[in-house]
Amino acid sequence: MAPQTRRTSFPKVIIEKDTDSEQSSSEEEEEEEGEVSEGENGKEVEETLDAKRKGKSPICISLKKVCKVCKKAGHEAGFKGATYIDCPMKPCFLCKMPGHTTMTCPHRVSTEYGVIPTSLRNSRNPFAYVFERQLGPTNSRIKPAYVIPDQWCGCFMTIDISLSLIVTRKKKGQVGVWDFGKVYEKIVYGNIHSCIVNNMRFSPINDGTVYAASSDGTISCTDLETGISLSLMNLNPDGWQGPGSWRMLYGMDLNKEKGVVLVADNFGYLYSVDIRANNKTGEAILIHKRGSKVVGLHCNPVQPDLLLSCGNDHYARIWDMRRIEACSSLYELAHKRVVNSAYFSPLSGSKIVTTSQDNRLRVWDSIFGNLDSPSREIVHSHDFNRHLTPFRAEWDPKDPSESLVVVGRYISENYNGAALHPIDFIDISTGQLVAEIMDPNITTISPVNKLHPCDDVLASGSSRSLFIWRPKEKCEPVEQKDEGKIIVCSGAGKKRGGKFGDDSDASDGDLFSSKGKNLKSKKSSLKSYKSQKVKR
DNA sequence: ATTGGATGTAACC
DNA sequence: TGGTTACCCTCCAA
Repeated sequence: MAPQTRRTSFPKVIIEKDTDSEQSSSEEEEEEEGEVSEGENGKEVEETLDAKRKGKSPICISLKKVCKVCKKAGHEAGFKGATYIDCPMKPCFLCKMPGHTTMTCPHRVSTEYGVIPTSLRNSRNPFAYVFERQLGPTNSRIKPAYVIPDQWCGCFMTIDISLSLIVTRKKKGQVGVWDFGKVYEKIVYGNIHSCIVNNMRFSPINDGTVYAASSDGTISCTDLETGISLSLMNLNPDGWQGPGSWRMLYGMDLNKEKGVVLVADNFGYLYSVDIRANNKTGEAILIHKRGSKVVGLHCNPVQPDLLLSCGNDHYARIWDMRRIEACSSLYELAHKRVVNSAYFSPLSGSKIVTTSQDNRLRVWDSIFGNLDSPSREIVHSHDFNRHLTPFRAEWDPKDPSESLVVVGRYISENYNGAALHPIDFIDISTGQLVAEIMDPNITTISPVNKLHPCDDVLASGSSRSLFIWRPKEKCEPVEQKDEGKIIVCSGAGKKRGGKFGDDSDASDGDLFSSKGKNLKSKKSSLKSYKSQKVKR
């Protein structure tokens, strides 16, 4: 018969089964069936088929249960519901040290394994702690002039918040203007940049003006009311000549005293543009390893001559603007991996906090002290995968002790079966987690967060949305003083040749007030991505 | 409705 | 050194 003829002419098929521990627990049974045909998910299907040697050598298909991560048998790693099981063969995902997993990591920030769970956890709105702290006795001190709200500015990758405005970016290139009091009305400006915006700052002089640095190699200055935008500099006047020459702007800050915009590109160079003359001043200066991205710039709030930069070469550097040239940094702050952000403290300007991809916040207590090594390293999960905007720890501008920092958390917490990513408030003087914010409706990661300069508001940019958080007691009355406040959603991000600069996460347009009624009318959209998450 | 590709960094070889 | 691959929670256009 035909079947027999064929059998003899093809190699024998051997199926290796998992003998030791195939007893699947009941909850993963449905997966078992489906996965036999797939190679990657937990079982390895291994075929040794040598087509040329017809017939004799057997085909071996192994159905042994192996770890998805290390491909070894005997254990499994990956998500089980909302909990991720680490591969014991890998270093701890959180602190990167071998010998234990995230679940048993001494730095684990969670109720069960927590390092230093706040006593206030779950008992009160975390905001109560955070904002109470600002209202405490020490807060009655008069704040230094340079942080009075009118003059405050500051920004971060995708969000900037001023007295009345928040700006965020989106990779597609829209700029949306939001009114705090009428959160559903949004004006969108879409043609300011042709690529994603990597940094934004409100003008220190005019609240309604925003500067932005983009992967299209330009700096824009936009009037948010009219949407009229000015291009201050273009590093790619000849257009796309290939990835080797296309320059993208990442780090940016404004230096009010000097009247310049400072920007840095993906090749390690710093540029300075005179705001009034709209001219590039001087030559580009190599401030980080040649060819490496400079992701952050920050001018010292007290001493305008001091500049802090950080980048992909694993360094943050402090510069004296009066004599800045390649290799002339005052200090080099070494990190183990890429430095996502580096900020001087907002009031005294004498502390530094950096966020690095080695899952550590680093704190230097005084720039006047020994800077050879950080005063403190705080393990915190903000390692990111390639599709996320890098996390950045941000100072609380209202904390006179300059010890409170807000930063999103990457690894999730199992919250009634849903994986939620809290936003952490950390006391950088002790490393203590003093508050964490999460909401079962918000299942996305929030890599970007910014506290309002004087109000009890946290703007939080997640992969899809901008959320506005307030303390509960402030949510009930719709305060008249909110009238006229604007939230702006901006950004850019048309890809060019698919070659560069398109962070796939960017905070974008949907805004949710924590007021219930506002949430309601957005419920459908909330639901849609909630379900998206849950089904994982 | 589902899915593949873009995307960045680092660790391999 | 370059090439390849892996990656823990995207997103979006095909």
